[in-house]
Amino acid sequence: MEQSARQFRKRSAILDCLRSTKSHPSAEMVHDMLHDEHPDISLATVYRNLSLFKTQGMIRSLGTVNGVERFDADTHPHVHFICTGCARVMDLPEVEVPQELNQDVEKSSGCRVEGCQLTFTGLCGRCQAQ
Amino acid sequence: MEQSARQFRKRSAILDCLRSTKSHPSAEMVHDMLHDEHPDISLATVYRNLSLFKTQGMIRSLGTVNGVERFDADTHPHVHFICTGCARVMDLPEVEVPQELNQDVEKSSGCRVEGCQLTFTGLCGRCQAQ
DNA sequence: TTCGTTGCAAACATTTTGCAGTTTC
DNA sequence: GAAACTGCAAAATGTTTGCAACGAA
Repeated sequence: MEQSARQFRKRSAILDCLRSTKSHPSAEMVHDMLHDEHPDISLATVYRNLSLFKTQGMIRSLGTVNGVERFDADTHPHVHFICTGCARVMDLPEVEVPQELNQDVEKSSGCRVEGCQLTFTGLCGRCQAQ
Repeated sequence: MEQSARQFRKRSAILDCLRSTKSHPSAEMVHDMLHDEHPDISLATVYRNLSLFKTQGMIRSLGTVNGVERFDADTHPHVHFICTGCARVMDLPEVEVPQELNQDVEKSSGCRVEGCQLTFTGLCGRCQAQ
């Protein structure tokens, strides 16, 4: 619908932005990326919608890098690499998430597992070169 | 030396506190825990020393839980469980960290791996009961 | 008119920093 | 005296919220 498309214009733009990037952006990075198409979008709107998407399970938080929260529209379990030099966050699609561990955890701890995050840190290729 | 012991009285207390707990505390939690023995310790000192320990590699940051950073004096690789209900952070000593993945990551991505973190989230036994 | 979305500014929470005072060497 | 550590208060940072305005149903 055109009307509803208009009503959710900015909300959709935020989700689209997140879905079309591999940079695992922060709220501010999303805000910057949207600036050309939506010069009047406010940072509060970005925060509000990211928060909404998160509670709806449409996006995931990867935790904070240097004090700022980073998001990922890819909610499938996958592994990340965070560069301590440039704060880039990258997917590591080649590395398997050991899914069978979930049951081990539930058995040995009595906790109900709802999510799992495997993250490597270090220096990316670019930063090693320097 | 007694002198140096006195000079680093509070610094040592902070590290001891972190080493003697399994609660993976935040700065404020450390501050609270130290209150009985050191009623005059300031939160800024806790922050400053935690930050120092972190750069020295004596402690690890586990990232933020509900917006506050949590620390661990156990720097050996091990797995954590974070309860989304009560924000408790627990060790999962029974679960193996797949150490051999480090080389896979370096080979496939060209990144130099310096750390690895495997964290499960969900509801702990206590919170499930409710 | 009612509801949902937004921008703006203010509020908020956590963390960091400047500075002066103290202790140690 | 120089250097290191601390408390306090202020500042800085990232995030959330109240409110009025607007648009859609």
